[in-house]
Amino acid sequence: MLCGRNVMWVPGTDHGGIATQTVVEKNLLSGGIKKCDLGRDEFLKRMEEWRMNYGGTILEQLKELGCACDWKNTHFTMDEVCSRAVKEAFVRLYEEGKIYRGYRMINFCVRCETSLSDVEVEYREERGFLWYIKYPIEGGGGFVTVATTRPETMLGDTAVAVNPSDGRFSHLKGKELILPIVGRRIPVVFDEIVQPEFGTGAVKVTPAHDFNDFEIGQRHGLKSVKVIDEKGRMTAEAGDEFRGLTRDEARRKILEKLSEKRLLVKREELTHSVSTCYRCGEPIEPMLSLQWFLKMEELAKSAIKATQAGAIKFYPERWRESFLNFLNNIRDWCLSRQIWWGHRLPVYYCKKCAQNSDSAGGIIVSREHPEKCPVCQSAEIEQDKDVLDTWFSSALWPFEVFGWPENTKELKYFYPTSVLVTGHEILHLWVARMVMMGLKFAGDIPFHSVYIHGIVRDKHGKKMSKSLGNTVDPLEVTGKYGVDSLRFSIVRSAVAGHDLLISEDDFISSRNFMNKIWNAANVVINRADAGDIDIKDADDLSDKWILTEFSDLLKEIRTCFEMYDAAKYSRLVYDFFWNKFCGWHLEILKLKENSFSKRLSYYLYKALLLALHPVIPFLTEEIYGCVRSADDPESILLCRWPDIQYESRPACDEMTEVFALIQGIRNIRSTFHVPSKTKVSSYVSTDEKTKESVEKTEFFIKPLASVDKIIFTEERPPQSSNFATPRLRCSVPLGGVIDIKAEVQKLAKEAEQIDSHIAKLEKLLSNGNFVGNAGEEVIQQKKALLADFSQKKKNILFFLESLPRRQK
RNA sequence: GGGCGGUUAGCUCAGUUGGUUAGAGCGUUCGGUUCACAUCCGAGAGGUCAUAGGUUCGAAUCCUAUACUGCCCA
Repeated sequence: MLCGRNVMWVPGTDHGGIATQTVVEKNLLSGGIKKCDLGRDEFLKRMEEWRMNYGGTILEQLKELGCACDWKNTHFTMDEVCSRAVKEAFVRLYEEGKIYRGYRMINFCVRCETSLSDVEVEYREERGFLWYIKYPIEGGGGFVTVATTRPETMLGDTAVAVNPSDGRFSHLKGKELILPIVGRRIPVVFDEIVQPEFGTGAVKVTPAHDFNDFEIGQRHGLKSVKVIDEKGRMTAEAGDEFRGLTRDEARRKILEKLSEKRLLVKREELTHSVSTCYRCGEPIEPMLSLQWFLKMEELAKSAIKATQAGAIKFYPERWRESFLNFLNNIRDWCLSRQIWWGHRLPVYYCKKCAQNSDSAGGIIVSREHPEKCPVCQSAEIEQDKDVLDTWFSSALWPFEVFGWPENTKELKYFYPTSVLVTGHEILHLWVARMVMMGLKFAGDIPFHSVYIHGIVRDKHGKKMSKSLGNTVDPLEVTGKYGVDSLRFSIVRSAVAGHDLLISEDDFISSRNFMNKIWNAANVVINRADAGDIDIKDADDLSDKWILTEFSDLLKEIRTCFEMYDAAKYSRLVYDFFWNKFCGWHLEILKLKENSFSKRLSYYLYKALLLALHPVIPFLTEEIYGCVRSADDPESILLCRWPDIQYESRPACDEMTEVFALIQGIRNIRSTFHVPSKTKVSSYVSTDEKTKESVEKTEFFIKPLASVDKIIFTEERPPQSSNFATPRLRCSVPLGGVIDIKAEVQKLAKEAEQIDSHIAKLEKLLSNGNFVGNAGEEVIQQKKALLADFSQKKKNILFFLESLPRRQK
C-alpha cells in the first residue's frame, strides 16, 4: 500500500549448487564433454557462462510481472558481497568450535557424487523385494535367516542383530555366524532397535551403509566395512570378484551365488520408502564419510526461543509447528559438498603438518589464502576441494545483502526486515537457517513474518511438470492476456495455506475484469467531471450510499493487507468495482445532472484505481495517466493511498429498499418475458419514509426497471403480478398474461418459507436461556429480523387475500 | 508408525472471535443489438455444509470417533 513508508524489496538469486551444476554437466555431456576433461577452472568458466545466460531469467520474469524490486540492490549468492559474508561466517563459526570435520554417516548421492544434508533427502514409496538369506551358525548349529531389501550390502555386514526380548533367538547368545560368500565370522548382537515383527526378526548389520546399523555398530563396537564407493561402485573391500561392479550388478551376482549355495530362502514383494536425492531423484547411498559439519543445537535453541516468544509469526499459523518440530529434532548440518560450483570452503591443509600428525593436524581455516603454514611455515598448502552447501550462503541472505559484516547504513535501517514470502518446501532448508544465522550474526531475527504461499497447480490439482506437459509459461500468458490478468488470476486464488489451481478460464475471467476497468474509465471520462470535492457535501442518497460502501471497502482492504490476505483483498475490490461501482453507481450516474455527483464519480474512480493498483499495476497506471489532473503526482506510484472515511447507514438502508424495488420489478418482467422496450407501471404501497426514498430516486428507478410510472396506492390492480419486501408491496399489472393460480402458488410458497423462519425466531426469542445468555446486540438483531419477516408476511397475505379465490 | 491439513452448489473455492434467510467465480437455464463493456446486461435453477455422536438457548463454525483425501517427518 502506498502509505509513504520506506520499503526495500531485495531481488536476487542463489547459485543453486547441485542443481545448476547438474544442468551444465548434462549440457556438456550432450556434446561429449565430461567435466573432468575440462578441469575445475575451465568448468567453472562454463558455469559462469551459463549463469550469465540463464541466471537472470527469474529476475526478468519478476520485472515482466511488474514487481517493484530495488533492482540496484540485486544480489547473487556468489557475488563479492555475499562471498565475503560466507567466508566471514564460516571462519567465525569455526573459531568458536561450532564447525568441525569428522567421519560421520551421511547421505550421499552417487549420481551427483556429493554428500547431502538430511533436509536434502526425500522419501519415496517404492515397490521392491525383501530377500530372506540364511547365515550359517559357526560350528554347525544350523542357520539364522535374515531379511533385507539390499542384498548387495551384505558384503559389508559385520554382525546380525536381534531384539533381546525376542525369545526365538536366545539360543544365539555368544554365537558367531559365517557371512556367506565372504566367509567372515560375524557376531550376533542384541539390540533394542530391532523390530521383531520385521522379516524374521533378525537383521543384518552394515554399519558403513545404514544409519540404524551405524548406531548399532557404535553401541556394540562393530567394525565398519565400506563396500560401496562415492561413484556407486563396489570397493576393494567388497572382494575381488565384486570390485568395480555397480550396485545392481553386485546384487544380481550375489543373489545368483546365494541361490547356488541354497542360502536364498525366498523373496517377498514389499513396498518400502526409499530415500532419494531431492535434486536428481536417485536413491541415496548412506555412507561413512569425512565431511565438515556445523553444530546446530545451540543455534536452534535461540531460534526456538524467538519463535516461541512470538517474535516470528507464520501465515498460516500452523506452519509454526512444523518449523519448531524441525528445530527441536535438529541434527548437525553437513556443510561440505563434493562439487565444483559454489563457495569453496575457506579451509586449507598444510601437507607437512598433516603428515607429521593425526588427521586433525594441518588444518588452517582463514578468510584469506594463507601464504605459508602458521605452524611449520611450509608453503605447501592446499585448499579443500569441496564447496559449501548453497543453503549456507542463502542462510545469510537477510543481512549479507546489506553489506554484513560491515555495519552499513542499510543494515541498520532495514534489518530486521519485515516479511519473507516463500513456499513451505523450503521452510527448513532456508527459513529456519536464516533465522538461526540472523540471530547468530546480525543479533536479531531476520523478519517478523513468514508468509507461506501455495503451489500453483493445474486445474485438476496436478503439480505442473514438463513431463506431464501441463506447465503454464507465464510469458505466454502475459502475451495473450496481459500481465495484470496473470497477476490478478494468481493473487485472487492465493488463499494462504492452499495450493492454487489455475486454468485458462481464470485468465479469461481476469482479462474480462481488466476490460471492465478500462470501459468504466470511458464512462467516467465522458460523463463525470474532474474537480475538487468535499465528501461531507454529499447530499444525494445514492452518493451517500456509494461513499459509505467505499469507505467500508477501504477498511476491509486494510485488514486484508495486515493479515497478508491478498486473495480476499482481490475478491473485495473485484466485487465492489464490478457490482457496486459499475453495476449500480455508474448506471445511476448516467441518469444524473448533479455536478457534485459527477465530480464524486471521478474522484471515486481515481481512488479505486489506487485500490486496484497493488494487484493491477500496469492498467491502473495507464488509466491514471488519462484521468490525473495537473496537480496530481506524475505516476500512480507516487500517490497516497486513499483515505476516505464516511458513514451513512440510513442512506444504505434506504438504498436497500430501492434496490429491492428495482430487482423485484425486474424479476416480474423476466418471469413474464416482458421485452425491455415495453414499459410497465408499478403500484406501490409503503410507509411515508420509504415513499420519500422512492420519490427521491424515481429518476433512476424508472429507467433501470423499465417502468414508466410509479403510483403510490393501497389498491392492488387486477391482473397483476406482485412482490413484497418488509417495507413495501408492489404490483405490476400485466393484463391477460397473468396466471392467477401460479401467482397464488408463488406467493403461498414464499409465505410458507417465511413462516418457518418466523417460527424459528419466535421459538428462539421466547427461550429464556437465549434471552439470558446471548448478547444484547444479537437479541436486537433477531428481533429486528423477526419484525421484518412479520411485515413481509403481512404484505404477502394482503396479496393472497385480495387475489380471487379459485378453489380446485 | 508419528504429526499437520482438507472434505460447503456440476467444478474451483470464500465463510474473521459459535448468532447472516450459507456466499462468489466458472459452468448451466431463460431473456436481452437502450449510445462503457456480448471480454457485456438482466433474471433464475442448483447445497440435509463428508458421516455418526456430543457440548450449547443456538454449530458449516467447538469437542470426540469414523470414512475418504492431501502433505510433512521417521
